[in-house]
Amino acid sequence: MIDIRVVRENPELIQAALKNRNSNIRLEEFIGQDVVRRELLQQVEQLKARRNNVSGEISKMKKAGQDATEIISEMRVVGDEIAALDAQIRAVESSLDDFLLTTPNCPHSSVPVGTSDQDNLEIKRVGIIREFDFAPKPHWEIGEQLGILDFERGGKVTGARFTFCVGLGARLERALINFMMDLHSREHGYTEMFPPFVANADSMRGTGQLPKFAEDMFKLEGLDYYLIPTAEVPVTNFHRDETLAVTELPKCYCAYSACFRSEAGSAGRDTRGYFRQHQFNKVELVKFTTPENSYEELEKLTLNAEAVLEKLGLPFRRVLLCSGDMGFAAAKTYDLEVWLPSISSFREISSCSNFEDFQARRMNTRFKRDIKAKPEYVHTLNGSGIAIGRTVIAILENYQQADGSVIVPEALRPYMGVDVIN
RNA sequence: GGAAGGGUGUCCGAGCGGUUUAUGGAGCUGGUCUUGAAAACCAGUGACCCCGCAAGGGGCCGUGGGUUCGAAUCCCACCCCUUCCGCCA
Repeated sequence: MIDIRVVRENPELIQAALKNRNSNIRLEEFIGQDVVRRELLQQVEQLKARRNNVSGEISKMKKAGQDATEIISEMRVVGDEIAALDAQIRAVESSLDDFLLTTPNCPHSSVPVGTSDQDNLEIKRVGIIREFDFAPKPHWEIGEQLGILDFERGGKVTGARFTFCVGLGARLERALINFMMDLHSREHGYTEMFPPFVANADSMRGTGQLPKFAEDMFKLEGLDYYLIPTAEVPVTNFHRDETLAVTELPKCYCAYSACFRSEAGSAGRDTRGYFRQHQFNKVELVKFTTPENSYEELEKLTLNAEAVLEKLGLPFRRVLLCSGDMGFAAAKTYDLEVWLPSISSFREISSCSNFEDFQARRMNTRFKRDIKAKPEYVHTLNGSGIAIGRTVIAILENYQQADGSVIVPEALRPYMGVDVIN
């Protein structure tokens, strides 16, 4: 949620930022309603002050045995006026809320202005892209031939975009989860968490999935519960409606979860294979920091995600997303893209963002610099550390052999118990 | 799912329609006393949100509605916690 005060004081700044995000939201109406709200508030509060005073007098009169019927009937009228004004205020506030809850975050000044992924900025490349002396196969062929990915039965048992991992395929998922969780919790200093995979609407609103992106999620029938699209939701909302001490910041959490996305609107995209599923595994990194440290923490978090790819020997690049390609809640985002030999290009495998106080304001997550200080909003960050299913894809493709087998990356062998999948 | 009890300020805890602008403790801050500390005593201190340049005002007793001139207090719905029963990995 953007800051209503900033909108009030610097409307042209916000308007320009929104335009860079391809958002054509108009601020005039909003600003007009903001003025109306404050005018109504002053009126109603004056009446309430009067009611409070007179109520005291009524009480005294009754105690003194005097007749108060006249003054009470006078107050009945005031009460009606208050009720009417309160209703107007509620209406104005709900439309202001609608605006604030559906307005995206403002990009950080270091974010390049652009309209699509064409305008993203490559920051660096890491790793050596392997030369193949045979035509590398796409992961779905490798997976099916090895009997470790079963798309057909996934379709039978559930439906499109659901897949069975079998044998060493299942173990590979599990090994990657454990490998990444160990790396982040033991070496990178994150506190391990195992969150609920279902979250309520308040939480979804807190991190920004609601109200705008309801159609991207699976909702449980008859309940106010949603399957989480990422562990970001439960882990970030862990501190919803809390005031933290500055001494406990930064708070760094890592969590594995299954992730569920309806992928509405992506029909036809990546229908083949394991790349875009309705359910997938992911290890997520989440941080809560002070405003002055959040960008430094974003760099660290992104490096922590990169470490996974480096240790697995997977070539990748880091790109800085342009203003038009960023997610709704982010102020700045780095994507990590892993090399896929079958298509000779990089594909997204991690997304690391600083949300500044956008989520904190929605969630009411604050911190105090000392016991007497006024609470301030924290900054929140998160990043995939990293997506498990896409890592499986990258391993199958980058480590495939001419005979159809797949070498297990060395860092993963203790977790797999085998050197080769064949 | 059924039954009962309960959610009040940093904490404990009173209040069940009108000087409660939330009783009283504990805690915290300052002071008196003391070589120092403890104890005792005295004084101060109450989260947080909104409007306002300010003075000040409004709100806030789990959440949301309602009744009333007036609600922490009454009514309705919901959420959470505790105990018991049932079911269950």
